[in-house]
Amino acid sequence: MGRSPCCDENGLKKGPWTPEEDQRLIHYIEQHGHGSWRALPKLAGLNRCGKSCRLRWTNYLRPDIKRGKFSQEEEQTILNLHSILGNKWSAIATHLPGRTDNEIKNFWNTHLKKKLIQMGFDPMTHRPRTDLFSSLPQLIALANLNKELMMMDHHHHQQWEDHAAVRLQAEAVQLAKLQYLQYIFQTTTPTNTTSTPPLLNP
DNA sequence: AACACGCACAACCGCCTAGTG
DNA sequence: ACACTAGGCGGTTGTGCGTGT
Repeated sequence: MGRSPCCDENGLKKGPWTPEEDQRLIHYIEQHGHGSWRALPKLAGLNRCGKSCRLRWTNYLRPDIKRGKFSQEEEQTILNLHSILGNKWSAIATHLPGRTDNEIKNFWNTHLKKKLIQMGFDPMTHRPRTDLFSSLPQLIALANLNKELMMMDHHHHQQWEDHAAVRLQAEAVQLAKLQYLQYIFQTTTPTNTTSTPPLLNP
């Protein structure tokens, strides 16, 4: 329960990393591996706390990190997984090779969250808004999610053993179906031309 | 050209949890 | 069983950059 004392130590550098610090960290880890993060800064000659080193390495310096814009597929995956897992960024990141939880979290907060709000989603609960038109894109997304998860079951079956997640998924799909049917029956004149739901797959 | 504003993202903070003695 | 620690995670903040006025 105790707080890691490394962050409380005074005299350790904070803020942006310099190229020289990056080089030191990369060089050390390439030579020795990271081992104990707490011990690493001293061994590598860095005036940083271990936590800072770990973060810098895992979020930025790691050689297998994929940088650049998120693809449509990645965006779709994030949306779908978030609707099931919520803000479990590290869990979501395991499905996106080369992407870090921090990167996904940032992408969500700066892009996807706004996008969902615009489309009539509540980004936190993934519940549709009360008015049906604004919720339609979400219903379609949920139906989509069902499709995607069915595919995932083939490829990543072992990753979906969490029964709660599976149950949530089933419930979400049920809800989507019910509400979508409700929409179909209640609507006579489809007038919502403001936006084409980007989540709609062919 | 100068300033204000908003956005994107790197980095930090503090809490939680698994592991160990 | 308990105390303690390191590492991991999610939320939040700070900063640099681009764009609009």
